[in-house]
Amino acid sequence: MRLSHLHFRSMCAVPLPHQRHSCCSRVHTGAVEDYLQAVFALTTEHGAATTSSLAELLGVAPPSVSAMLNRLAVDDLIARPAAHRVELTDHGRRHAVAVVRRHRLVEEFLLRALDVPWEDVHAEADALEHAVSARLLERIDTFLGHPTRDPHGDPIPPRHGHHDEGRPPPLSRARPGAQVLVERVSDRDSTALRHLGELGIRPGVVLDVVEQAPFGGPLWVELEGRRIPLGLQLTDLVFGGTA
Amino acid sequence: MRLSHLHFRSMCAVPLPHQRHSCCSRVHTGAVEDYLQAVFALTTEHGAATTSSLAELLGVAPPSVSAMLNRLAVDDLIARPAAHRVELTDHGRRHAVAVVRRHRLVEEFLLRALDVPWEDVHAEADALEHAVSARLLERIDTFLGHPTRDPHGDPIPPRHGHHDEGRPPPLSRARPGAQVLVERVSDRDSTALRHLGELGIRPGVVLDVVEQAPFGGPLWVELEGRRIPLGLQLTDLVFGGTA
DNA sequence: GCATCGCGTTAGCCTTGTCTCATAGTGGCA
DNA sequence: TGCCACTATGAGACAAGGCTAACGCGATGC
Repeated sequence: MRLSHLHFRSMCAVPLPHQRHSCCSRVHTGAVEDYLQAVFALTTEHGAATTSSLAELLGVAPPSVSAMLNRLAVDDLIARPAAHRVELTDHGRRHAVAVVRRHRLVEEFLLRALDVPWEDVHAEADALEHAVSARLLERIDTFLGHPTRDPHGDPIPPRHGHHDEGRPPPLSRARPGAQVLVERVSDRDSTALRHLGELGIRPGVVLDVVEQAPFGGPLWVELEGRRIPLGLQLTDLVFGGTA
Repeated sequence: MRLSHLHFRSMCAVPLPHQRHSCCSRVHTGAVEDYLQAVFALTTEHGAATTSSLAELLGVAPPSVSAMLNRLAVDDLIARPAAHRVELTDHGRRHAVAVVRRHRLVEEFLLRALDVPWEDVHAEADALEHAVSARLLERIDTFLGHPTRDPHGDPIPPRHGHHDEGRPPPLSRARPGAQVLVERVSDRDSTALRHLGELGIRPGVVLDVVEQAPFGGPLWVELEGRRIPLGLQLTDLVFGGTA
């Protein structure tokens, strides 16, 4: 077989990321997508992202964030309306939401199709999300029946149109006597997630808040007859409204 | 929610490739895996790989290949037993076979789980294969029931133990009168693959070789009563033994 | 009013992986 | 024997994405 008979460009093991959008001159690498996702997460959670919070979230040094933010600003993906403040532009938000959609659909797919444990889907999706083509993503979406929530209860942005990331308050804000419908559980800490899963605390369950122990003590909740003490590190990861 | 409560290292969108093996000091990036896979393919197909054949196959310039081969040689992944000759060491072959296993399992998964068209699975798998963890790969393998062939008929290396890549001769070598059981179809050219798929020429079918037209003309084969002319660019991509 | 501390940035460097351009070896053929 | 074509590599550059060390600067405390 002569090699020259083949269309090598079409087969070569391409190191380039997928071309996602025609609107951007520069191709978005995995790192760029990670930064956009992180800015999106921090701005929706805290109203704003900062260099240091991005560095901590992404596990890189602050100067690396500075350098990347400069590049993202040149590409009109982020804006810096004030010192110590990073925001997505409309353009950047569109790209970030697309990455979030990919991440959450992949998470849901891993759980439903391959039975990957609840606490592991996030890490696997973090690696896979940059390698999933638009074509493949729509197959996944169709396979799953166009889900609206990922395994942690996070809303999956629609392919087109507005996405509302709105999140109910954390369980740590709940007062004794309240009934809380768990809507979302943060996927950031896999060991905490595993623990919550073992306790049965997942999106959709209803918790009775029984008692807040004083001096930073646990929040006691009741679930299916069991009384469970939850420390602040857990109640900060669970979000829900009154049932 | 205070960020410092979380285990950031466990959640950060890791740009590093998965740590595959403890045996290597250097982590294998996607590019390294692509080169190993390419050397494996060329050595099994032609007995040896060369700088230029690797460059053509991978779609990069020859000096890029030279540089990478030096690095691979330092890591004892390849050997250069003679000029114009690149071979995998035992160590390099183990790694290459692991990459091939990942690629082919992902291909089979995409076809079976998501119904990705035959001619597209290769390109999608090329992007995904570097992002699939060992843990996820074994889930995929289990889900598929430990398949031994990918959608193109290529053998899937076992997790442990010997892998034999042996390939039957191409259809271009077949003589009129022969009955050929199609075993494998090269996945390199997606348009040719699509065409072959539309003709019904897939692993498992039996072709009657009718006539070889002279002067580089087509090979006429018969499949399910249809007489089909196949040019050299197609008959070089189909492999099988006498039925 | 001044020292300090936290935050962000600049400066300078490294690795990976690519490129182009120029050079060197090597084998075939007139 | 000499030339040509092919193959491989060296040299140098660049972009991406990291790092550390050092500096500037604003808020805060004394």
